[in-house]
Amino acid sequence: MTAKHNILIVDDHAITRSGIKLLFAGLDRYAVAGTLDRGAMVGAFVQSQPVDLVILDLNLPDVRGINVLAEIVGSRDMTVIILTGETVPGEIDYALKLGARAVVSKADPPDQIVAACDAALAGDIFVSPHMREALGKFQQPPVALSSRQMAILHYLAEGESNKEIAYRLAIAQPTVSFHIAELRRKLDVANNRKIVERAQELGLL
Amino acid sequence: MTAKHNILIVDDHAITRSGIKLLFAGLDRYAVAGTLDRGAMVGAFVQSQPVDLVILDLNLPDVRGINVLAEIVGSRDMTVIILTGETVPGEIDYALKLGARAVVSKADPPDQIVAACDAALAGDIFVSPHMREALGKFQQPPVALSSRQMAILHYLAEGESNKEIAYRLAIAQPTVSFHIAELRRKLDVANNRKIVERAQELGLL
DNA sequence: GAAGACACCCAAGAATATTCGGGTTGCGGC
DNA sequence: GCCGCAACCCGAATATTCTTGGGTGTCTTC
Repeated sequence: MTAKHNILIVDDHAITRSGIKLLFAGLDRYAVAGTLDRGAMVGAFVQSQPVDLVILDLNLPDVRGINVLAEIVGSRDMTVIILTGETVPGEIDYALKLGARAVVSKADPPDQIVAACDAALAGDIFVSPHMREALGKFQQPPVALSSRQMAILHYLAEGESNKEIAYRLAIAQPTVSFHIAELRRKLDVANNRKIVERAQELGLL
Repeated sequence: MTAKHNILIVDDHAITRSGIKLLFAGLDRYAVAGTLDRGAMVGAFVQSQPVDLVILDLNLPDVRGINVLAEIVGSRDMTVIILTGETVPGEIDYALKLGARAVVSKADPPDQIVAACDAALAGDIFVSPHMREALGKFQQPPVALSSRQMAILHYLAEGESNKEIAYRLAIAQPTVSFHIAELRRKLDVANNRKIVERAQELGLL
C-alpha cells in the first residue's frame, strides 16, 4: 500500500470545511493535513507541510481564489481541485488553464469531491456533471477586448467619469467616448450604464 | 425525556447539507427530518412532515430565502434558524423582524449552529458573534429615500438613460437630474456610476 | 509592396446630463 | 393663520458626453 495523500482544504465556510473533513475521515487513502479559511496563508502552508492535494474554493473573502491557484500550482506535485459555489463564467476555464486538475460544484453530491480527487491523482482532468452543465451555458464566443478597451472598462467599473479617464490615460475625451462605444458594441448593450454589469457577467473584470 | 426535535435543512450546497446533517447525527435531542436544495418546496415539506426547526440559507438559487422565511414563519411552532454566507445588510434585520429565531454565519464554527438551535428552542434570540460583528458594521444611520428617488433609483439600476426615465415618469429631464443629484447626496457618492453599486451595498434594491 | 483589417487617436457638432434660480404643494408646529 | 421645511417640478444656461467623419501607424495576407 502506498502512503496516504495529504489534503489541504481552503474554504471560508467552517461548516463546509468540516463537511469535507468528515467526508475523507472514512477513507484510508486520504488524510486531511489541515484547513484554512483564507487564501493568504495557503502558500506558506504548502511550503511547510507535505501537502499533495489542495481543495480550493474560488470565492474567498481576502484573495480571489484564482490568484491562490496561480500561486501554488506547479510547485512540486501539487494537485488542485476547485470546489466552488456561485461561479463567474470564464473563471473555471481560466482555472483549468492555470493547471487545476478538477472542478466540482458545492451543489454536487459530496462523493463527487472524492471522485474528483481520485481522478485527479490518477492523472485525469475531472469536471463534475453539474459544472459541465454550467460551463456549457457560458460557451458563448469569447469577447476579446483590446488593452485600451480593457483599461477603460476598469476605470468605468471604478465609477470614473469620461473626463477623469481621459485625464488619467492622457487622451482626449472624445477618444474615451469612442472606446466606450466600442465596448457597447462588443458587449452588445444599448446603454453605458449596463457595460460594467455585462462585463462582470462575462467575467471580464 | 422529551421527543426529538425534527430538523429541516435548506441549502443549495450539498456539501453544506451533509455537513450539518453529520453535525446533528451525534446528538440525541435532534433528528434530521429532511434536506432541500431549493426554497420552492419548503412550504409543502413543513406541511406534510412534523418539522419544528428549519435551518435556512438565505442565498438560494430559485427563491430569495427571505421569502421562504416569510412563507413558513408563524405556521404552528416553527422555529427558523438563518444560516448564511455572504449577507446583504438589512436582510438579517428583516429576517429577525419576520420572526427568525437565530442567525449564524457559515464562517462560524459548526457548533454555533447547534448552540443556535438550543437557544432558539429555549425561547432565546441567538445571533452568533460573527454575525453580530457583521451586523455592527452596517449599523450606519439608515438612508431614507423618497418614493420618487426610489423609483428613479430602480430605473437607474435597469440602466435607463435620464431621457428614458423622464419619459416613463412623464416629467422633464432636468427634474430627473435633480432627483439623481439628491441620490448622489444621500448615498454620498461623487459619481452617478456609483449610485447603483452603493444602493446595492445598502440593500436598497 | 500594396490592400485589408484593426487599434488607436482627434475635432466639431449633436445629443444628453447638470446646475442654477425660482415656483408649487402639502404637512406639522408656533 | 403663517412660518418653516421637504419633496416635487420646471426653464434656461452650462457642462459633459456621444456621434460622426476623418486621420495615423502597424500588423497580416496576398
